[in-house]
Amino acid sequence: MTRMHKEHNLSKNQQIIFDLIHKSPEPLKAYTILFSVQKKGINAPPQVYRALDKLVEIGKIHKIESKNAFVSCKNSDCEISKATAFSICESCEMVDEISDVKLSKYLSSFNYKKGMKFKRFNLELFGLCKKCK
Amino acid sequence: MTRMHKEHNLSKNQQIIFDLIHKSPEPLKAYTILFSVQKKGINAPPQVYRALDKLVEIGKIHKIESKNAFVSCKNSDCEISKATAFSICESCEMVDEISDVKLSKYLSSFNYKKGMKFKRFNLELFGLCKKCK
DNA sequence: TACATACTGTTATATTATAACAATTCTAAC
DNA sequence: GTTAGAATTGTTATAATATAACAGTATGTA
Repeated sequence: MTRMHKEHNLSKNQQIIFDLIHKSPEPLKAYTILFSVQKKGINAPPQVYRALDKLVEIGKIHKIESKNAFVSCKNSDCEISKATAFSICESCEMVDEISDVKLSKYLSSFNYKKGMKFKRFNLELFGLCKKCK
Repeated sequence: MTRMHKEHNLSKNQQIIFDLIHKSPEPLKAYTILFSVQKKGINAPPQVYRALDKLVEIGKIHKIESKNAFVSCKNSDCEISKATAFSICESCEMVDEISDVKLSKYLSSFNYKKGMKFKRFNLELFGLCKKCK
């Protein structure tokens, strides 16, 4: 009877965890998420990691590798999840996804020594944001 | 006589761990390193992580964030350790540091919404290497 | 010498992530 | 509707990655 949520095709746990990440102003870590959703019946790490894995796979969220944290994709059901770029403030830890078509095209078409063709990239740019400058 | 860069004389543990990473054809993980150097008297994680932190700081090695592993810098005492790019094979896990002046300049001068000036970036490009294609 | 700084050694613990297995629910074909 | 495969869930245990805290040792330099 439990219908999938209408908004997206997410399962119950996936929806709970996506909602949490989506409304967070900052990247969330797996165990922060776990702690937050225990009142909703998600009790163990594998439940969180499985949902995170799936959400990353379908492009609803991205992992910020340098932080081991997750942000929701801001590019409408991310069609470019294989080409991600983030702006990261070294002071306040704010993370912002960069949607720059030129940048994306430049990197997607980047050929290294003609020896390798790239299918995917992740770029993390660090600096100080407006507020922290 | 003014020197561009301070020559860093590595300490004993730093040298042991750098040598190991430097001669490795592939990225090494912290605990792989730990097990390898136990015969040389390095017994505990903090000793490894401290050396790794320092080597990263001075640009002798880089961390591959998507792998939690370390490679030695191939750009002679890395002058561009704040501007790193890596080519990563998704099949054989081979990692190669990319030294591309145009790419480096392009990304270093990249301005996002004019709101943030970047001091550092890390780019990881994924695909299949020659051998694995 | 004396002082500051960096490095080392050590124990314990925190944080991040996965293995393994059983049960349930969803979906699509019949 | 039945049913079988796939996906998801719940659970316990453990692996893998990383740091805190503190005491001692070496090294540079004034």
